Amino acid sequence: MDKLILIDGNSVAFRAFYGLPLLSNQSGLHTNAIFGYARLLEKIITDEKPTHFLVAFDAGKSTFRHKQYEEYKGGRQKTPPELGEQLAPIRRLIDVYGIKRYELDEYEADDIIGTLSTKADKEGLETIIITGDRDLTQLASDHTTIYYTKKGISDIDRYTPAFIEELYGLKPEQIIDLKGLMGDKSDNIPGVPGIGEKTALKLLKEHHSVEGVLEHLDEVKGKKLKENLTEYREDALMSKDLATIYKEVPIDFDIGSLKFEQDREEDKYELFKELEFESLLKNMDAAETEDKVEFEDELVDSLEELSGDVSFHLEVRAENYLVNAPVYLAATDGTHTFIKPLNELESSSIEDFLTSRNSINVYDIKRQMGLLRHLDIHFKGFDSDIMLGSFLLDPSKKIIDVAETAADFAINIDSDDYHYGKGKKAVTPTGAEHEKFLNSKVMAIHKVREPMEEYLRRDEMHELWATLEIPLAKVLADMEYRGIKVDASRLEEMEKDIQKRLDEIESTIYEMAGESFNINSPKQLGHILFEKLNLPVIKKTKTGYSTAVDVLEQLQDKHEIIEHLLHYRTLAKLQSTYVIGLQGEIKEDSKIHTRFNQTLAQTGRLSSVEPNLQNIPIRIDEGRKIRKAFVPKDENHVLLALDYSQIELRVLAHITQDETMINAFTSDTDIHTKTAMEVFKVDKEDVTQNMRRNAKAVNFGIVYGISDYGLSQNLGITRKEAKTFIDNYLNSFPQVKAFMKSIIQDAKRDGYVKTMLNRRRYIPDIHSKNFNARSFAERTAMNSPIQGTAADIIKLAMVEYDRSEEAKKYDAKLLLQIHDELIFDVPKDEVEDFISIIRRIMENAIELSVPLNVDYGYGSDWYQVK
DNA sequence: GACGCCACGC
DNA sequence: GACGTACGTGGCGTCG
Repeated sequence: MDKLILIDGNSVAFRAFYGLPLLSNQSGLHTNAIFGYARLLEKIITDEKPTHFLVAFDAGKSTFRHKQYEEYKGGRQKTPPELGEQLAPIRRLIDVYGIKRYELDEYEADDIIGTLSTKADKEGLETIIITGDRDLTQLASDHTTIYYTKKGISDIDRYTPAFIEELYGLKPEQIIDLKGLMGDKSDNIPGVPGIGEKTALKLLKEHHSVEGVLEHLDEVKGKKLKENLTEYREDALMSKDLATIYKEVPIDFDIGSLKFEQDREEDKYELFKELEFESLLKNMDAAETEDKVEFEDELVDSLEELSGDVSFHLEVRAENYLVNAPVYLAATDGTHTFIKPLNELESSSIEDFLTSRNSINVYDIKRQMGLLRHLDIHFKGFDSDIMLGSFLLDPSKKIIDVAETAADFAINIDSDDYHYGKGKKAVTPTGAEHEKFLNSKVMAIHKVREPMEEYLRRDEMHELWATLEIPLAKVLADMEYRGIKVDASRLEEMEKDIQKRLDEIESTIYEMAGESFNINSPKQLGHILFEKLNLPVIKKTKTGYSTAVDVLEQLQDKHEIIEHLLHYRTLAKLQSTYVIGLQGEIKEDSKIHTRFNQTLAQTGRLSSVEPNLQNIPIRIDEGRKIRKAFVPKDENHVLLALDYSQIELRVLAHITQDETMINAFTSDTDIHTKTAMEVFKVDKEDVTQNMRRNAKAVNFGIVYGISDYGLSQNLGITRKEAKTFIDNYLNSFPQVKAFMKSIIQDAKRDGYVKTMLNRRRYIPDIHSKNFNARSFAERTAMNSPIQGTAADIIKLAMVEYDRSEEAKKYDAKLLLQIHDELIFDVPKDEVEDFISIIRRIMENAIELSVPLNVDYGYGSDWYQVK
């Protein structure tokens, strides 16, 4: 879960200053506050592991509160010069820690923090506010804790709502009432004379707020107290107002931009040196050296000196291994390691090495196979892949590089980003340092294998790893390398045609708008629609007016410009993403070679990049025509597409053993009609088109785990109606309802849910107190086993197809996988025979309580496949 | 370069 | 009753 730290910059500086004796460095700069600050930051970073971080400062002298009350913060003692000179270095310190800073004229740090913590609360982040000012405790909530630094800086009280309740018997939001009554000397807030903490708490216990107390003055005991409250009622109200943190500061950034990354270690080191922070420098040195493992392998001059099980690694910095050749080879058996630039090696020696090994472990088989192809080596013998293992152990962990995976096994090596640099700092390392890096990398790959396999066994996923994901990686490697042929001339033609139409629509739109503007800019379009043409605002986004399709559709009868905009949108998307985008992806061989990501989608699905061939248009004919550009290898071949019919719902029927649903699939009734019959309690003949449409949407919702809100959006109905649909659905399929309940229980008990093949997905938010986070977690728990099992099944089919001797008799080639669909290139004269083979493989990939049904179509291009 | 909006598929 | 609501990739505009 994301964790946001907000520091009240000034108050913490004060605390640090007064908490430590005066120190200074050789050049005479006082450093005690800076040092205290640094220690606090160190502690927070280690203990809390924040993902987002901000230090807010008070800006100038005047704030909106001074306008309300001139004496605000009056009488406050001046900042001592010994502290004043440390404020600028503190800002530098914050910068080198990679922490964002912010201040805004007219507002205090409190208000910035209040605005952000409220925002963070809504977005479901956990927030910690660090301050030396008790005022901020009013911000405590279920997700926001205030760390109040008492004397010095290491002594911290943690203000949660429960702590405040215990301390004062108040809710966090009543802190301002407390201040209203008792005032605050340090901020020169008057309060009511004669009222201190005790009296204020007593009054608030009975009347809850300043206003409550003032309304019930007659019930207040004590003559003087009553008099003072009457006389100073305005002061009380104003004091409360002054103490109230303003939560709507016009902040011009998102919490996302506060992402915390310690990426300035060198600058930090320099600053510590300058400030003479010896202990912190030592810490940094220690982190640098002690953490990094020293491997005790020995470099050898020949691959043949390696014996037993080995780990193998081809290195190239570039992401796309299909177009970039490897530059270095590293291989190890754990004691002997071989490292060489590839230009000093013969392909044949590498191939000999690979084919003579019993067991070869790598990080990312598919990538290694792709890189080997540059050396004309087609080797399929890898039998261990720690990247795939890491993904299975926890799919939510981002797969970044070897260092990231190895760190989970207490092996710390330099990350790729660190070694190669990022962005402008990118370097091309060579020589001994680079070889040392590669040595650590291949050793880390090697060392991780054994413990990882143990974890996989412990979690019952070793089989999934060894017999599904690893073989699949090899199938995918072949598909990526093979590519799919694209007829560029068809795209060029479409481009001209669409451009002409776009130009026409564009002039029409400009004419109707009365001016020209960038239609692709939601900002400019919003201005035209909602300010110039005064159309009603349906929806707003964080940054302005929403101009999304559903909004435009609602405006359709309000102005004729809308239909042109909608058409423009459709065509512009086709043109930029597909017609032009795809042309740029065609390689020398007239093919497009997508890459599949096997370790990204949480459910176990694949994804596809550069380009994404899993989202080529199909629903609208205009877009579907893009598919005409995808063609078989020659005129004697066809493209064949086979897709599982309703695979997720069949999986659901199997997992839940719901009789009604099993019957529907066994008797081959249309499942949406059947669902409508059950949900609306009507006979088959009486199912209207609308009923079926609604039933289909509910089924869709079940499969994708959408909420009642999502369903209401899909169907254009109210959330309440959507909820009724879902409730009726669950009552019609009682075993499904029971499953949904029990899977949530499973998730709570185990912390994860799993697919039929034991693929896990951890659901930490299932325990969240945040309704949103928890609801989402529950839907994830319900949906992941279904979608994940469907993903497992098609993967099984792909691996089974790859193994099938019978299928090998045909010259059919697997080209693409699109979640529930496989696309092949097949010789025309083999297609019917091949279909019967591949259908059997797909339909029998797994045995369920309902049949798996595979539909198919083939044609002379992808568009003709229907 | 990062982020937001929008749109495409399953 | 509020909350902000399937996943993924990519193009474009905007801002720094």
